[in-house]
Amino acid sequence: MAKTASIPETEPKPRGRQRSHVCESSILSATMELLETKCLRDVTCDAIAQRAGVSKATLYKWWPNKNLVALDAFLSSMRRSVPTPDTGSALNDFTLELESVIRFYATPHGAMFRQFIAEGQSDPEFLALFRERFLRSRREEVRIIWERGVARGELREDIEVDLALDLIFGPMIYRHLVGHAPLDDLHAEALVAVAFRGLQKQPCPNDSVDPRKVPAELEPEKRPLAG
Amino acid sequence: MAKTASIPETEPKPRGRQRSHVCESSILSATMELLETKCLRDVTCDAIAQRAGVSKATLYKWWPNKNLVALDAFLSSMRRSVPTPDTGSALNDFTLELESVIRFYATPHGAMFRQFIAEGQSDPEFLALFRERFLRSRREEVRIIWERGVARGELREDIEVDLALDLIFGPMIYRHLVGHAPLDDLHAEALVAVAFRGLQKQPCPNDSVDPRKVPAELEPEKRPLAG
Amino acid sequence: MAKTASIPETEPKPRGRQRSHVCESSILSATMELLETKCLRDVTCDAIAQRAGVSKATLYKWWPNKNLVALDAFLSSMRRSVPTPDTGSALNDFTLELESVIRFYATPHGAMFRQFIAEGQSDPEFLALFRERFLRSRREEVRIIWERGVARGELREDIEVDLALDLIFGPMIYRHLVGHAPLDDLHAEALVAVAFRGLQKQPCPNDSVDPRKVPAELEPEKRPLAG
Amino acid sequence: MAKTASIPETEPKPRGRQRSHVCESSILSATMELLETKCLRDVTCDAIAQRAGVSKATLYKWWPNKNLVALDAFLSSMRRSVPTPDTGSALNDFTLELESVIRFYATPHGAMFRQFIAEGQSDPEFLALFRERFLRSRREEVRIIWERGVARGELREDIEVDLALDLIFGPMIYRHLVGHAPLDDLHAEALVAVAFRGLQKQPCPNDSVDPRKVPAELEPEKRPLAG
DNA sequence: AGCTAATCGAGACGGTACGTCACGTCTTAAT
DNA sequence: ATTAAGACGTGACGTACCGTCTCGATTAGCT
Repeated sequence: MAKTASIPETEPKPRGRQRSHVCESSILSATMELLETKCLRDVTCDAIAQRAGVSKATLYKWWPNKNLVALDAFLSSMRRSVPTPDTGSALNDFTLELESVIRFYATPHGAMFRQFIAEGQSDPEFLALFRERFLRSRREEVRIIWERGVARGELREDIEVDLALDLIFGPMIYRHLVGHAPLDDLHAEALVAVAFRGLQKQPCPNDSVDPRKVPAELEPEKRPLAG
Repeated sequence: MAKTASIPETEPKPRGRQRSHVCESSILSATMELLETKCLRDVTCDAIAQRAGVSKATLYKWWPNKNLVALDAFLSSMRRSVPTPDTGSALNDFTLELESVIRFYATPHGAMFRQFIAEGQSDPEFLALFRERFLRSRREEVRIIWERGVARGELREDIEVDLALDLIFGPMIYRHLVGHAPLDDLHAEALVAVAFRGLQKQPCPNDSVDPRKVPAELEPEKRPLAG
Repeated sequence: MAKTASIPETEPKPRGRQRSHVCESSILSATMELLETKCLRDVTCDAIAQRAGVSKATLYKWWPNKNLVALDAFLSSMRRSVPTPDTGSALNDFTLELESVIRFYATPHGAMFRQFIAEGQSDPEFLALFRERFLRSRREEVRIIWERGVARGELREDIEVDLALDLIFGPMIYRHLVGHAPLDDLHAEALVAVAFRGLQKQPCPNDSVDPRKVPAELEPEKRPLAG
Repeated sequence: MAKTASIPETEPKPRGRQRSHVCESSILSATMELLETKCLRDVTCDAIAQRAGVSKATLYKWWPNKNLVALDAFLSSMRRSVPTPDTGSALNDFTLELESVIRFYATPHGAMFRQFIAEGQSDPEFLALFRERFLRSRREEVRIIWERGVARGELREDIEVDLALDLIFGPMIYRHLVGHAPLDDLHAEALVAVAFRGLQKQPCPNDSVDPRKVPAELEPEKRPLAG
């Protein structure tokens, strides 16, 4: 677990030498600089410490490992909150937002995002932290777009927000992680457009519930495959 | 780059001692066994070799690193092809397929899938190989569902297949990689249902409406954020 | 090249954790212990490190290879200087000294001596170091015997010291390296006795000059052979 | 233990394919060629086999290890026996012989000689073989010089031959192995001269230096490896 | 002013895995 | 039966990064 990475200033100062702010910020910026060049996997704690002009012990004193250093560096360099678009149209807002996401992925920050997910696959605790500290707030913001749309009657209110958001952002992120198909503004538009047909209030005329005759469920021994 | 991992049997046998099938398969199965216990990151080549009763040199002779060993192990233990569902309804087929994917993710194979993507984030060459050797054939199969749907007139023919597939599977995979929301058959159904409203032929009446007054494009210096 | 193998103690201490004396000495003594059992060729760095309870990295940090570890171990366990004999007679002194050498060769140290020379045949740099760090000081000491003898008028002053020393010690060492003839105190005495007839001042009465008729120089294409 | 390295031709031919002479000689010459470049330690069996265009198995079929291959290569390329000098004077003969030895050490063969001794330090069996197969015959030849000298009354008959030979050749070889002092014809002369004062029947009062023309000194760069 | 913590730099250390190399054995098909 | 080709197990190599630790040196609040 990460200790307090941000320096609290309120409490009664403890005895002794105070924690150096210079120290913290130079570690964070050294980390960001290194991550411009190499991927998180290839950035070593030694390198961070050396570049920051800081001893490794200091680094380990405040962070348990380099992933969390990187996460803090990521967060602190993303502080400036971006206003979620509010054009009066949810379709519009999401399209703009999705284009933002795509542009984001082209930045070093985008690469970090992917690598956080990657690291998370072998460190669930870190993944949880990543979700809490970064993803949650992001989703809160786009959730607002959704809710405005619902309030305006543009969007179906019978759909879970999480499902809706995943439907909109999931394909992009999947594509970015795996790289099996191109990503640009055109694709963003197309994707939102199609997704919205499912999310918008105006129902398709014959959206009659499927009369599907479910065949005997897939025999269990048949090995399921990934999409 | 991986050398020939599978042993070809057709050509005129080369001089000298033949490559040992025992050797290869014991490496692969040792790898699978280890991956039941620990994640790919934590499985070492030493451990694989030892467990397989094989020398490390032999392992390195045929695979450049453990990721590719794991990929081969993964592939060879997935050989049994699963018939893609064909119920006569694309909606049905995709729902079934998606449920399969979800069940797949709960297996060790699913975990491997995620870790391949994770490893791919710091090894693009490997990611490419993963796409070619595994993902492509999977997508070919589900593409058939799509095309059948289009042929039957159930699905819009003006939508890129890749986009459609990502719309259906992307959200699931994203969710599984990040773990921010639950995954079960119910969600699968809901997801396909919603996605299908966008993909089906019968368009929503006023899908054409796009009165969006795009506000001045997001100022470029505003940092785009992830969804 | 070996870095400083001995730990200097005088200067102002450098920053940071100090080099561990325990570490160094346990490496050296582990090395000596292993060399009691097996020859230098068969002692591995892994074994030294393990026996010393030290990480291999630490070993490699201070020594470039096992030969230099062994040399240091050898030197530090030979620290006790052996008093060069001083009986008033050079003949006597050298005889005593030679017997010492022979006895020395029967010890593990003697075996190490031979193996240093052996290793030196494929590593000239190491051989040079061996000469500088060990042999030189040894020869300085016996050189004193020689010079005392010259001063006393017992020995010819027109003979190069190095030649004299090699005449006295070379045969022994050759014999020990190759093992073609026995070595004991008797042989030591005989050898010094004979050698001394050539080195002593008092010439034998009739030193009839050789009337040798030099044959034409050896035809160059005739291959010269070893003795 | 080395099997028969030389091919016997007398017996009734065994069944099957006959041993290839080409094979043997190409191994030997490949070995010699490689030893011109690198020291015995650094010549690998793989390299010998590859250069000889021969399989490693063939090599190991006839020799137990590369040292013995090298020894055979050495011997077979030294076949041409050199007539021991016979000038009528033992002093002269030994001086000539010693000069030969020194020249020999400057050749690749000389380097091999040293490396055989080096290898012998960790492989006593090999050392023994080296003594038997090479050294012994060499010593037999110089022993003849000694015995002629004794017969002629030039040399003391109360001295063990081995001791005499070691007194003459030991210093040179020691010097060559360790490289602590220079070696040239002048030193050879001086050394024999001094040694002879101890070995001759009537020791000579004035060691007048002989006026022989010293053969052009061997170019220094021809001295391979240590020493 | 001195005392007492806490922090910081430097960097040594044990541990573990890496990927490579040479050895000597073994297997196979061809000669 | 011998050969060329070459796969294989063994085991050491020297390197790299991890996270811990031990040193003084520095700094600041507290006595």
